[in-house]
Amino acid sequence: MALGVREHVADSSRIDILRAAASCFMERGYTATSIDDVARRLGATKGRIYHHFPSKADLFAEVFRYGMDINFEALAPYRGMAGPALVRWRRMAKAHVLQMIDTKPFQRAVWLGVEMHLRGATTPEQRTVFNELIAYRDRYGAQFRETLLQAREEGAFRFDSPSIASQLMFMTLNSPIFWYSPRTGETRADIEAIADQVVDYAQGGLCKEQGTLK
Amino acid sequence: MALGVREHVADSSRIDILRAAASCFMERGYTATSIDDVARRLGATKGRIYHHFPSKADLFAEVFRYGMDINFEALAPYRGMAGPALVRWRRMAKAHVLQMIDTKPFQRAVWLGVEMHLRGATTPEQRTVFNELIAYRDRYGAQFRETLLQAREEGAFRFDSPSIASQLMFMTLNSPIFWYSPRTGETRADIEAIADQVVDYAQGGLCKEQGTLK
DNA sequence: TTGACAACATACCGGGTAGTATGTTCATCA
DNA sequence: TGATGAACATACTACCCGGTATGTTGTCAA
Repeated sequence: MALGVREHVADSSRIDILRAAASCFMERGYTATSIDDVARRLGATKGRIYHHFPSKADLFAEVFRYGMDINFEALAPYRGMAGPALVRWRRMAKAHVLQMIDTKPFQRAVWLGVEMHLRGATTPEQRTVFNELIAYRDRYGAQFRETLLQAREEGAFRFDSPSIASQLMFMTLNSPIFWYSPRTGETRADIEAIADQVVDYAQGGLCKEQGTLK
Repeated sequence: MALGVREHVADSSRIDILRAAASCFMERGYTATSIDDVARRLGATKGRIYHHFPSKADLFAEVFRYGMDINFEALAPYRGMAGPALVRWRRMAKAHVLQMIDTKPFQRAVWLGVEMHLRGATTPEQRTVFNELIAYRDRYGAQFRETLLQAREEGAFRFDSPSIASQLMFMTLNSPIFWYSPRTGETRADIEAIADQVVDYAQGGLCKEQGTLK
């Protein structure tokens, strides 16, 4: 506690690095991003980064972890929420979409991390760290899948394969990280309207009724 | 014509390189893929690749172009198709999804190319080549958007922002390039069933009617 | 005041990679 | 049949990047 100020300064510096790294990873991908790139964005040099993170892979992992941390926080208010599953699902979905918009660089990094893990582009040691992060991410996804199945039982959703439905749903809810970019003079209400459109689309897709047109 | 055989052999070798390159780009991304990686996958050396393509960027561009070429071919049967726009849309959408599944490596490369272009990760000279390819891809997307708007006029679809609707639709229809992978013993009918689920989801999302639940 | 340490910056090294320059082989054609 | 060039393989270079080893500076506790 006596060193509270010092620690706070150090933590702030760490988070600045994470933010810069997330933006770089978003703009150029993992491999194409050099440590010097991240340092340059900070107006600093490699020394600063390697003082806080042992390696590039570790830096990336921390960006991933931070991104998932704030995702869990955004979803926390709806854990164990009473009432119809569909209502809870809508609240969760909108919170998720807004999160994608508000913290795009970190969410792109999470996406990158999942991709890298799927194609096994990691060394055996990094593998254990990655496995933990992927498990972390799966726990997050499980909250949605659970609500999804519950809503189906309550008759609000009707889909065949839960796994495909889940993939399509996440694809929709995550998609703003690829196509959203802020407009000049955009208000918070505008952003919420976009989020609502995304959630509506997903909801419509999850209670398909047609399919009779061959 | 006298050299038809020779040309055919050369073309075949070229396409083999394109296929290997597409797979490598899919598995490791653009930057992390080395020319030696592609050569190794072919059981060859760099010489073979640089004999057919002047640079790594050009190789990638040709993979992109080939991917779009076969996309246009897959959609050709439905150009100017008569009848309701919704029916045409469903045919086009299903053809697109099947194409994503059948030629995944090339489609992932196209995705990569669009991402690279969006973040301007190209040299000025490559820029003109890329601009052409992106325009090529936009022409492809325009076929869908046109049908989309027509279907809305006919009352089959109802969405607010055409641009967001288009983004969400393509996100859905493209998504198999990220999550689909062939199962052992999978029949063509199984694949078509998956494609139908994807198309149904997109259709449901495009004619949302709810949204009254806040 | 002083030593000690955190928080960086600077200088450097080794491995990997895009691209090139130069063989080598084999089919084709005059 | 000999020459020519396509279709590669081999050998090499220059450069970039991850990582390390070593300064330098400001701050805080004693």
